[in-house]
Amino acid sequence: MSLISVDLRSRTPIFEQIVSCVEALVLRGLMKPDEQLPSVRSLASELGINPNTIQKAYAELENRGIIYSLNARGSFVSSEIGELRERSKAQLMKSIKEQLCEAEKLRISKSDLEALLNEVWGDKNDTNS
Amino acid sequence: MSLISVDLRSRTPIFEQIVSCVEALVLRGLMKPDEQLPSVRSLASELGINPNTIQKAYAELENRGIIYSLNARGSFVSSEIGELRERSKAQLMKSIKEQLCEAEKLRISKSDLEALLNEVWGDKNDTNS
DNA sequence: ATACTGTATTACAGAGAATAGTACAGATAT
DNA sequence: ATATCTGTACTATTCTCTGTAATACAGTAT
Repeated sequence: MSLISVDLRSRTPIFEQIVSCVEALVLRGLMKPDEQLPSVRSLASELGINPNTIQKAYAELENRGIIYSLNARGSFVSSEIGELRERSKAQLMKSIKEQLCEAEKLRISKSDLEALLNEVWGDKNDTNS
Repeated sequence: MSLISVDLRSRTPIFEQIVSCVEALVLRGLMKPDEQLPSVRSLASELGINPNTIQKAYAELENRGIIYSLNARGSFVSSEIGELRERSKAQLMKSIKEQLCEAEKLRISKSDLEALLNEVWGDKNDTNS
């Protein structure tokens, strides 16, 4: 059984869900570089959807540099994902900043956000930087 | 000229942009309770789009309790927005929390987020709570 | 050889968004 | 009262996107 799942009742397109799902798995390190992905047909039958939808998702993932496909071999996680991870971190930081700006405009208190921060990170010390 | 604007080249539906835009204006307090909104037809001609699109957006806004419409009178910002603001605050907090969880999974350091927090709130003291 | 891989192509159906046009009823200003 | 503005309702049409369907081709592994 694969880690990839979709919600067929969601309004967001299936192929887009697959792209986001695989992207998250790769960026979080839950799928290792050069690890093989399920084939177009097997994943399609497993999820109960059309192979063309999987193909569309894989094509998009390859276009984003997250996976690479070898003809008649299969599809694999990119060998180099360090750069990709850095880029996605930057994008996430930008997105969070926008939401924080929105929060500030709604007059949410700074201490509320600090509490949220502590809640997510728990009591873990900051081992970075 | 109204505060409402849309990006016709965006992939997100025009009516949805209008809903989000008005919602933000109201929740941020940039439009006061009982303030009159531009009429369906005037806003349509101003933005260069079809009146039906505006009507669709206004109907959705009324459905959300953000505005109310009086037949032959016009559309107005809801008189009571306190409850709405609290609800939207809670939703934003939930959304931020999800993104913070994602950031934690990508191993973004806690101090980076704290820096972002200070950047947005500046040196302002927390006057709330 | 057989079965599996990715890839390409064409056609079709359905949903959603947006436009276009028209019409009705109520309120307002003159 | 007349003209004009308001919201509302309805139908039809066009366009795009999504997803399905049915093939077909070429390369790899066993």
